[in-house]
Amino acid sequence: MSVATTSLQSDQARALLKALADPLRLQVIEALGGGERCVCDLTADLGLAQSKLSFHLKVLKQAGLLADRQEGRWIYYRLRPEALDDLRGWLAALSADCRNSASPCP
Amino acid sequence: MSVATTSLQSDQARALLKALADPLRLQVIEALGGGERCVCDLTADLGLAQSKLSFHLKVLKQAGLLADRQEGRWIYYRLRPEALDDLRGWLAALSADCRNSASPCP
DNA sequence: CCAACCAATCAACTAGCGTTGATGAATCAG
DNA sequence: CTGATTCATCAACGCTAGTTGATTGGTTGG
Repeated sequence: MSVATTSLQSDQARALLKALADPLRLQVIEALGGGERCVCDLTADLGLAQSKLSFHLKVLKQAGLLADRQEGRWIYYRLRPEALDDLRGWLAALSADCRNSASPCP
Repeated sequence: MSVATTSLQSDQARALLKALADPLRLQVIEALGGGERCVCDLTADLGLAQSKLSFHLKVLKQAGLLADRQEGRWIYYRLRPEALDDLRGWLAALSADCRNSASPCP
């Protein structure tokens, strides 16, 4: 099973795409691509206002792309690879059957 | 060559994601998932105003997700599976190295 | 406790994106 | 040529999403 066999619903795919379709959020995603990070590190590395980063982390988390964990006063965020894999499966299903020719209009 | 071995640049991935992150455009993409269609068919099937559909087709085309072809006064649009495959490759690269634990903050 | 720190939340503001209706360009039929 | 059809483009509008700065909540150290 390992590989994503069940494709996402359109709505779920759309939620993931919408969450990813922002330059700052992509920076966050790529920063977390290397592993788990705490918020204070992310603000420093990306040079963002704290409230701004917090807003985008919330969006990404609600979309299911991130998971977080608290340790003392620090909060660590990490990527959820399952979400990315689900989206990949959805894209794969799309590109499967698009080679058909059109039924002529006239 | 055929399969996407080289991952996308962030900007290119972002352009694709942004183009996909709209409910109407996703409907268009999914309608074209079954094969090539002409604009008049799409407007009818999706129940959209003509200018609205035209706007979104333009966005999708500029992002590289669609290709079009003219035949008489009809214009047929089709999905470009390469674009979807590129995006899949980019997602795959992301989920590869995100299992690292954080470097503790304090 | 109290002060310092980290992060989330809130309200007010702004700007970009999509929508709408009308106009324009191109093709074809008669 | 003329009128009809198909699609693209345009300007004006409205709304949602992101930004900003301040405040609140929660945790730790002194």
